Amino acid sequence: MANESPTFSPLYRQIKSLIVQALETGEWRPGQAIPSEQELALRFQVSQGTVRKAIDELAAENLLLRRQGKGTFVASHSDPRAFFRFLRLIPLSGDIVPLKSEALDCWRAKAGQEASRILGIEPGAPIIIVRRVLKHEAKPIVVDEIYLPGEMFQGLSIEMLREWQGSIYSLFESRFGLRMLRAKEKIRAVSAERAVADILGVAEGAPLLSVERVAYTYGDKPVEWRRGLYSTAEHYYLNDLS
Amino acid sequence: MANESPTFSPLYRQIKSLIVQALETGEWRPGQAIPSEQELALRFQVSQGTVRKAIDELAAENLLLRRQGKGTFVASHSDPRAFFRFLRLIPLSGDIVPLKSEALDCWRAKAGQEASRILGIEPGAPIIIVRRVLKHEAKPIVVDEIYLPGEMFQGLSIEMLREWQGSIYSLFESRFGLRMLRAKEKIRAVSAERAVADILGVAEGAPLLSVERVAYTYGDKPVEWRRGLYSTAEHYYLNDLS
DNA sequence: GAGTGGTCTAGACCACTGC
DNA sequence: CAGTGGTCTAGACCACTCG
Repeated sequence: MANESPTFSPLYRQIKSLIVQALETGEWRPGQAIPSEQELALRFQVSQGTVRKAIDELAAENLLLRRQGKGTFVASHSDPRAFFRFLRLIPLSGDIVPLKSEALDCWRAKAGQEASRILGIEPGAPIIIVRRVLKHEAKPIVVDEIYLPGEMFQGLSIEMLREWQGSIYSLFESRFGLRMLRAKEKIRAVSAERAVADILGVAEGAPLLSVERVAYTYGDKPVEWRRGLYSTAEHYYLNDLS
Repeated sequence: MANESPTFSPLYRQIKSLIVQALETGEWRPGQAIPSEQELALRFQVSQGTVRKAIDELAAENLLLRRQGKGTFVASHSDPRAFFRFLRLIPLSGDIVPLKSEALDCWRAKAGQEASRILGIEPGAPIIIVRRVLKHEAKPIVVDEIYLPGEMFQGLSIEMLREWQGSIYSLFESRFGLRMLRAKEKIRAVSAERAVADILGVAEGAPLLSVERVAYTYGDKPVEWRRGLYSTAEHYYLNDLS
């Protein structure tokens, strides 16, 4: 199994790529079990330990989920455990309840300079914009605008958003086969403009958290750009540094 | 090597504890190499693979640092790589330069309700409070107040803070043998009060990022509580979600 | 070349799940 | 009980670093 290339890539990483490839093509679907380590070892003609190491990394990256005695599963945004992975807004009171989403609007547009740069599409290419409010017990906490490449989200409508029970990423996963794997957020403090202040029920000029997110799917391909404004009067954004 | 206890703990985790113990007691110092995997395997009477798995986890937790061909090293806050692990404030312009710290004040006090709860010390126990400004090219960006258990930081003075070149955590590590391993941050948006606004050079009432941090050392023991106010006019707080 | 961590293998056995 | 992931071992060999 020698590998004389200057950019040495160990076997288990090659196996890892093959597994990711199978995930990407949908050979194994979110929530389902993938073949056992033994089966994969046979299929790829390597030892179980090598498959194991590949799966270990994928589990660490939250692409797969291991459950002893049961098997290894494709991670899914439908899983309740995924709820707080991407929205880390916690009430000061401490009781953790998922925020309720309400779609305000959903329309088509053409990508401007910024959107095209961030989403990696042509300027002028079709995009979809969604405006939402997230509520905590009937109280609006977040307003956001989500920019999506139109080509990947054909058929997305405000009705679909309104009917959907669950997180928006689980909708993307189920209806469009798009899995959000990781994201970067840029956080700043801003003053509430009039329109936003009215929606959130705060004074004009009140301080808000501005959270700008780019989310990526397989191959670090950006597929979502959003900007949220969070009222942090009764909530905080939690971040673990380690 | 049977282990019939109801709370099963694999061998490699026991080895991991032994290594952490050695780190905690200072047997191996920050920046130094620990013994090779072979030596540790001999010392603990287990196979190299078991030591390896223990070290793998400690490296993933940033307690150790592996360098192929050289050895395994105790992570240190003096290492430039650690600079951006705990302060993730990036200029909008993009060029990453460490902020310059200026100590404004440093005084002794007694722990109030909140400080004693958070730091896990008796109410009324001695604490040390440090006030600082962090600057980016002579421009103040952050003001913060740091609360420390007095008992662990005896001898800390404003002169010491002013003389120190490097991050405050590297000072804690070098002078007080206290290593910050992980932290939790609660982030909110607030309005600048007069005093703070003057220091940061922003208008009174301007939106600021409020970042409240609790930092932990070995055994998840809290040893620092701080609150920072960040001016995000020309910087943003970066967070990676994965 | 000697020493370090990194990979890969093969096999044995353990802990957990569900039938 | 069979099947899954999880642990542990022993040994071979590879890639990297440094003297």
